Amino acid sequence: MVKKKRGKVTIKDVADYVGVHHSTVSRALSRDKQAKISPSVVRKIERAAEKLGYLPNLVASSLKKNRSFAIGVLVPDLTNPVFPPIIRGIQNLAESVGYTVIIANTDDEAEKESQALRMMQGRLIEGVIIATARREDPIVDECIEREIPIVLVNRTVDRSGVNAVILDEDFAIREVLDHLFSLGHKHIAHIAGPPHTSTGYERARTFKNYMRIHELDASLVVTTNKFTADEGLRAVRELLQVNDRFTAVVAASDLIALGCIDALAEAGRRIPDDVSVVGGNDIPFLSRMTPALTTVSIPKYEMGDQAAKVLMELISGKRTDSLVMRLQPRLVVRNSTAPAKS
Amino acid sequence: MVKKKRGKVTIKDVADYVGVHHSTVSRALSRDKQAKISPSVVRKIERAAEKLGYLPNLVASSLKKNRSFAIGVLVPDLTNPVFPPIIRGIQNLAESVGYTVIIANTDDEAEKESQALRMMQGRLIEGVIIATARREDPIVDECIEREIPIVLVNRTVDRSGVNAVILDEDFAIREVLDHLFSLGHKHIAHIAGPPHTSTGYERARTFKNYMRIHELDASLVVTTNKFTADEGLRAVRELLQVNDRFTAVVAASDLIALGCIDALAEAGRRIPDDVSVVGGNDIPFLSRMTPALTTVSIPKYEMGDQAAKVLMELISGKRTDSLVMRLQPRLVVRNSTAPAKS
DNA sequence: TCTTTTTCTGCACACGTTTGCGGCAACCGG
DNA sequence: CCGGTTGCCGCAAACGTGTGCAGAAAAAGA
Repeated sequence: MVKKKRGKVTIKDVADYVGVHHSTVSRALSRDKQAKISPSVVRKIERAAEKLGYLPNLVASSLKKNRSFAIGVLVPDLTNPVFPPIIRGIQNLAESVGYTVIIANTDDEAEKESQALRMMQGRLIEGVIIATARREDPIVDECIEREIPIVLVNRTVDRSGVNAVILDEDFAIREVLDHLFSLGHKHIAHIAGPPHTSTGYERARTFKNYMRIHELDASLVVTTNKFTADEGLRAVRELLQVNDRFTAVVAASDLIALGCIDALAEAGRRIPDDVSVVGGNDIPFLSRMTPALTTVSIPKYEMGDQAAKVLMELISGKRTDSLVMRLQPRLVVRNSTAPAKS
Repeated sequence: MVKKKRGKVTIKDVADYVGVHHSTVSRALSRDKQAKISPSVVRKIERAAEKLGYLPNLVASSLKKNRSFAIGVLVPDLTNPVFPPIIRGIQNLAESVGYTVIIANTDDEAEKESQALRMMQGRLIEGVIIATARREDPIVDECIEREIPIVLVNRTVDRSGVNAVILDEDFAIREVLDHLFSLGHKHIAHIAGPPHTSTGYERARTFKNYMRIHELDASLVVTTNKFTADEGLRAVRELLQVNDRFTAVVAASDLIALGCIDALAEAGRRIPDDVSVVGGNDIPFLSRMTPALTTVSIPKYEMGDQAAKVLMELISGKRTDSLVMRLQPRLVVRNSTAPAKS
């Protein structure tokens, strides 16, 4: 282990050690099919690199090749249990093809989003996966304008032509409602997610449509501003002021459902005896609460995995057309839903 | 908005636009106190940069300055709810001083750890925060040998001289035991964490010591291999084979506690009526399960924040001595503990 | 043996930025 | 009017790697 004075071992050091030009080392180390380096020299270089403890300088490489082998990911908040599995899906795939992922939390603030994007562009990321999209989103527009490969995950935008890996939200709500119908529920409320998000909007729309198809009252919809328990709490409190004859509430997300449950408990309603509650995205450990939350399970890891896969295809140029991939959610019936009180 | 052909705007483009040398632009844009650039030129350059949409190329800057303004973070698994708050603590502080953080999941596999470290070194990270430390950890040794600024978080190593932001584990266990003692428990079991981790080891050691001080049987200790529910399940099953006279079990972590609860339920023990259970790190939503888990709350966000703060001091050279910061955990009594059955 | 082709490796420049150095002008004091 | 100081800016060389080009050496063909 020869140690350079206080610094990294460069390609030149191993070149000097072997007695060749540093460009030869570069070619030998980057298994280039074009560049024919004699096997014996390659071997010598590899052994020297190993011996000297050479580590390729990704920064220099990025600068020269104008590729960073890095992608960016924008999430609202890492501590929201929905996102870690998505991120792992992204990371595992990205790492398997030699890419590094840079994660930024935006807290749903436009300023932080554009700041994060600037930072990522400065680091020459080759593409972004965005989990923070609003239905009209300047960040998404900016990426497209700057021709940064982009894939949306979980949420999408209204404009077309943007790659997205999302859920079949219609299917999710219909499954939930069919389940409630089968239990005899007729007065059903919906605590909707923020209408500026595709998930919040689509679920609310499907809720209303599907209720009307079954000739039921579709007016019991309260909108939240964020996918949080606090908002769910507030919404149900408001709802109870106006109408308290519902026997079931379908929440746009599990966190919102938690708030709903608290508000109903406040009002002395028992779950599921008096009111059934359904969540929306199956975050961990809620299967262990009492009553265990009935919810719709979404393939979080797979969403991340697929999104990363699509992004890699965009980056490599293997895909040029835009696509929207809709993954299938799955209703998970637990103990927070029960037959309607007659 | 003048657009360069298909590429980024560089410092040279704005230099040409203004009619100055690109080095002048560099100096003007990096508010350098030394470099005196006339205010009028600075203004012209700033306006031109804005107009052309110039974004500094961090990669080129990193190469030249041999500083990347990035740090690395090693965690076992992002989907373990302990880590996201720690990471947010790190990120928020790092971003506030202009640093980017690169996160790697290691799944507690040595191979992935060293692979991640190599990648990070290639990207010229200026320091690392490690949440994966084992008591004897080659990765930690390697960082020290290569003189990479390093801070451990949550777990530490046996060797001294390594910066660490950890918990007062002794205090945590004593609080838990005092609580159980006050409820009249005398036959207490401990489901210990992996003994190769400092947290697992220290808690088990303190458990035994403190039990002996109170002249109680300290032999009911079962060791797990990972901080998971599965391991907790397995451990308690084993324990029940050997001895089933305990009235309380203190788990090394909340996930382990979940496994304990399942095993006890399997054996027909009710919680807390028959057996009290205490968790170890207060992960979210477990306050909503039934019974709500009594546990010890740890300042996750603050641990991340402090670790990042220390790392920044190391990087800037403001701190040269090594330090171990021990943060205080806090016992949270909920419903999974009750007076011992007499 | 000489020419032609193939195989390999060195040379030098480039990527975008930073920075020591030196020079030109303007300014001040004498 | 001149020497010296100061303020401002251009020049060029780096940082470590990648790559087109050319040329030397070796192999092949005649």
